Amino acid sequence: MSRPPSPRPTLEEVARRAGVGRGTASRVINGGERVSARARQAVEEAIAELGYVPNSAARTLVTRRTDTIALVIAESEERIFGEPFFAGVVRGIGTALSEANLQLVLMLASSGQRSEHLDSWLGRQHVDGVLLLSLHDDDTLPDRIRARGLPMVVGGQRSGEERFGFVDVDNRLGARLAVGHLVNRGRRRVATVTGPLDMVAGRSRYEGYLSGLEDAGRTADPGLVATGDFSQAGGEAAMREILLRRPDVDGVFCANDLMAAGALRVLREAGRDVPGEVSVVGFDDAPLALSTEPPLTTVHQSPERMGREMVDLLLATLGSPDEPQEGRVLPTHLVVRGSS
Amino acid sequence: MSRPPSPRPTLEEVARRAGVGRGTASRVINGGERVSARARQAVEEAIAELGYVPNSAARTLVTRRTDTIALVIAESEERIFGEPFFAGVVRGIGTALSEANLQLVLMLASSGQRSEHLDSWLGRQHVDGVLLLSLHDDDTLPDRIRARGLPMVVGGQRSGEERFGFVDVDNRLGARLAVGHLVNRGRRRVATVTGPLDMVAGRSRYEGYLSGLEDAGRTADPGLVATGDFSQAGGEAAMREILLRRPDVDGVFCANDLMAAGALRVLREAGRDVPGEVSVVGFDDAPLALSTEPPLTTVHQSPERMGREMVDLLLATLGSPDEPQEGRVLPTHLVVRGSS
DNA sequence: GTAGCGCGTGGGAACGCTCCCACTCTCTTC
DNA sequence: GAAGAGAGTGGGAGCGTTCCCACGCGCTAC
Repeated sequence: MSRPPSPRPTLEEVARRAGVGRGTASRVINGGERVSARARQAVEEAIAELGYVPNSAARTLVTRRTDTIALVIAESEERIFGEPFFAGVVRGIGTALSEANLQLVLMLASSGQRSEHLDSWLGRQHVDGVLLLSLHDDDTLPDRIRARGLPMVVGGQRSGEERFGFVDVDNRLGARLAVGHLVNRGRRRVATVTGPLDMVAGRSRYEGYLSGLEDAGRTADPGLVATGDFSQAGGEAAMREILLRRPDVDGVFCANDLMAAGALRVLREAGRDVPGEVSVVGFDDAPLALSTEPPLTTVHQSPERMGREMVDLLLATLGSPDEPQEGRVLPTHLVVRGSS
Repeated sequence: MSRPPSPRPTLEEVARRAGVGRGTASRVINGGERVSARARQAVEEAIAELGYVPNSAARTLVTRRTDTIALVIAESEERIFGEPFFAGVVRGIGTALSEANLQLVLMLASSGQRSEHLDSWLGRQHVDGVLLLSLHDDDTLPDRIRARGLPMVVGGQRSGEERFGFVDVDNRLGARLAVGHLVNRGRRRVATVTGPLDMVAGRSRYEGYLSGLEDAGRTADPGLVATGDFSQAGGEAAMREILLRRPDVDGVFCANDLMAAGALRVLREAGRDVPGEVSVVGFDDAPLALSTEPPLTTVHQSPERMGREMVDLLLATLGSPDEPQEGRVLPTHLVVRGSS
């Protein structure tokens, strides 16, 4: 029941039991080149009998690798666990890392209080690299990680000065496509419910909205712009505001699907027919977009793919640390459904 | 730019620069008992100048501690990132661990494919203990972790045979209170929308429903029971089913708030007045309960508290590994709002 | 003046692994 | 039959810590 009878077996004991040297046992465990079939079998049996598990601290001490990658999400628990977006990214990352035989650890950098902890933990070479999912502008975390000399890839944020490797979705183009679609549907007064403008996703989708209008030779009307916070309640409030200011609105581009769902609800309550009188377009192509009434026309993006690309880029960085950091921008496309 | 100029400084170098021995430098870093003020200052300066960071692999190798705790969540990414419940638990755990100067790493045990990976990673003494959030019955993960000899606390699941330490909410009593409340309100035909019955939370809330009826001297009517999956859509479907089978239903206990929100929606569509004709009670007291129409009467539980208790129990286990494992059951209470 | 105490200190040993070099043996080649 | 190549092997060195023991020093107590 207690410890004494079974102090974890060491490689030395495995070797002794198998009747070989430590070196040979080690070779069997790692890849197993240049080992006779006989020795290999003896070692494998000894491992099984003793229930041997390599001590990774000892291994890391000499190899300087940990075979572990951290995913740091710099958001509040509430947002992390409220956004299906993260689920997709995490799944993509998890799959890709597991194919590369790397272990994922997820760290939340929510409260400021814990951030020094996180910092120093990352600094102690617990991980070989960091994937960062940060959507706010003012965050100094990327620079702090960088300063530790850890390979890193940032997701969901295009680094202006290309300081880091990054993977991002083409938010601008996506939004522009959405607005173009509304214009093509003959909508004259196209409003937008934006996301928070201190997040890259919020800002660049708004910029896309502006350039979409520009494409059509129009200029933005401030009365048709309301700021939301990516939540359904925020979308409802913003939609109400727009209806109040410009009751003649006939098209709405919402910066995500959740806000679009809120907008649909408010429009219905206000007695507007969608898509008869007003067209609504969202962004994300979240599962939710299929269950709204009517189903939501939206800009498709793939969080899962984003996760995979982040891993891919990080692995490339690990392979050749001195290459300059690349950036990847993933495509988006419009999915037309009943709301437009 | 590249590595050569700054290979991480070691403790040895810090000591040399401070003009002290390795032992003294080590003492300064850990707690710092029995060190003269002069030596301490010299060491601290050297650390700052060199930017020294202790190598945790080397430290772990000798201390056999990692100061890291894993939280394993055995659910699909979709559920994890869809349930606000997890957000609360993670926040509670995060806060409590950070107070104890321990680092949290989160691991998702979603797809079966990755589970061996997870297993062996945990076995390699990367962490000192494991917190497990598992809501399914058939999971062998607890036993596998146990077999590795890792201290562990399970949350959200009462281990029948008390094999593991656990922390759980008193689901049964909570549900019983809810049903008692409906009975007291004069409801004669009290239905329930259950959660999945292969999850402890789903099953014990259903059992609580049954004993609530028993308290009132009634027996359950199978026509008044429908099974949901803890999602809003599932709640809607189950409610429709009940309305179809028993149009005279006048009270509904839903096993969580999300399903209750779905039930409310269906009842409204069916033209039933809540709480005039039908009373509805949920479970969780999630933020959502405040924003339904009418606001939801519900059984309050605190995921954050559950997280904190899990940590507390794990720390106790780490302190005295040979004590038998305790279990803790957290209280719940009813919050009466407009829906009943 | 000597014995004793305890604080502050330095450095050897050990943690469990991988890397690498040196060694043996077998087989080929001229 | 001698020389060379190469496969398979054993074990020393070293990774960067912490732990612990032994040592020196300045006190106090007799």
